[in-house]
Amino acid sequence: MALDHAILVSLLEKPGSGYELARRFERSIGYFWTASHQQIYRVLKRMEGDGWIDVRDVPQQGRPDKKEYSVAAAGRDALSAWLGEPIEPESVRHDLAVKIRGAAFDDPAALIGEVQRHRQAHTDRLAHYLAGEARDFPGHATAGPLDAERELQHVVLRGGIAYERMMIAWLEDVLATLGRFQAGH
Amino acid sequence: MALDHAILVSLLEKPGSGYELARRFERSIGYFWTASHQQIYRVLKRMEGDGWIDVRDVPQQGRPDKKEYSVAAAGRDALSAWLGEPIEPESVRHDLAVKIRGAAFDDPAALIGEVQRHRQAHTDRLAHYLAGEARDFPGHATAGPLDAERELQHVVLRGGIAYERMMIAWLEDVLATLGRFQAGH
DNA sequence: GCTTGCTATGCAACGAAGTGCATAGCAGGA
DNA sequence: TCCTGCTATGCACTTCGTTGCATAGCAAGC
Repeated sequence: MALDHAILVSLLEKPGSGYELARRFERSIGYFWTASHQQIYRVLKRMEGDGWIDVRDVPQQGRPDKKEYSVAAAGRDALSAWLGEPIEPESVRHDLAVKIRGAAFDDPAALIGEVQRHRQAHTDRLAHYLAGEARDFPGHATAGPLDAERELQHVVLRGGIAYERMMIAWLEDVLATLGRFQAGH
Repeated sequence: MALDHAILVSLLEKPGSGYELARRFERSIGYFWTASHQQIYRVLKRMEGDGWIDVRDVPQQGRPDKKEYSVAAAGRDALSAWLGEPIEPESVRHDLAVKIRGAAFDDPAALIGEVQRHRQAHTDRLAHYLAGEARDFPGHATAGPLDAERELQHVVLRGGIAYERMMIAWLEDVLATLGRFQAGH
């Protein structure tokens, strides 16, 4: 159950409301951890009850009021404890790989369109990452003091970039393989 | 809900019992889709009830009897229908990325051991994949007719290999980044 | 005035998935 | 003989995630 911890990290990076967290989970954090707003509100409520986070009512003009959450001492401790625990298996779920192996028992060429869509999605996401990197991490070798938050965000982003590049290359490989089964061969 | 379809694909590749499927989910298939034996038995029971798969009691000597499942016509149709549906988001869950960003608010260097463990696990898995490739797909350019099942299994395996290589390279990057925060700097 | 759309929060129900536990046959060794 | 360990199957409980729905404030346009 790392959604708790993903939310804690996000709130440490910047306090915010459930709604704002939901937006973040569509963007930056969402690229390595997904969550719906219903899930987020539920977890926020539980963590508030457990004293992991504090709430502050923030009146706004021109829009409904919001509840701004920030991490309490107990929440920091919980995060710290979790960071110390080993995590293991990285349970993987690649629907597309199941489909590709399944296509052997159907029409392999029928998957081409689907794979192309995925390649496009990964190409788009890569472009998005690279734009974010250029915007948030310009001037690669900064002379200033080490900023852990920034450096660690950057290395995670580089992981996302490496992942997308790998996927695009692999999907090209898949397309070439599927192409060999097209009508006429 | 692709566990159904992952099981169907596995049973099409080779009929087997729940226990055998559970073993496969620890090996080949398990590298892109994980499932416990409890899950597998539950889904088998449901699919049997829906007429997607057939059962055959197989007495064995020296060990308990088993139920061998194979895919029925309705199961093939269900798989075929699923193959035709677009799938989308590939919801990602990278615990380690959460930990890395969280480490900014704790001791970044404390994560080094954990990241090394992960690097080792990915290195082992890569070696396992490469051994499997050498065993099951020797003589890369076979002159024979196109074997869809074999070719598609191979391209999925190549995806696994690419993934592990990418992860190992990224984890090296992470270690280098974490190292800059060690005591003394 | 009405509708659309964004911000903002939440409940209820269901299905998927994970954890723990139970049973049973049989082999092999202490 | 008892214990360990592998094959083989399964139930019960709980947690997590998804889907559908509901409410409410306010702005902007028709």
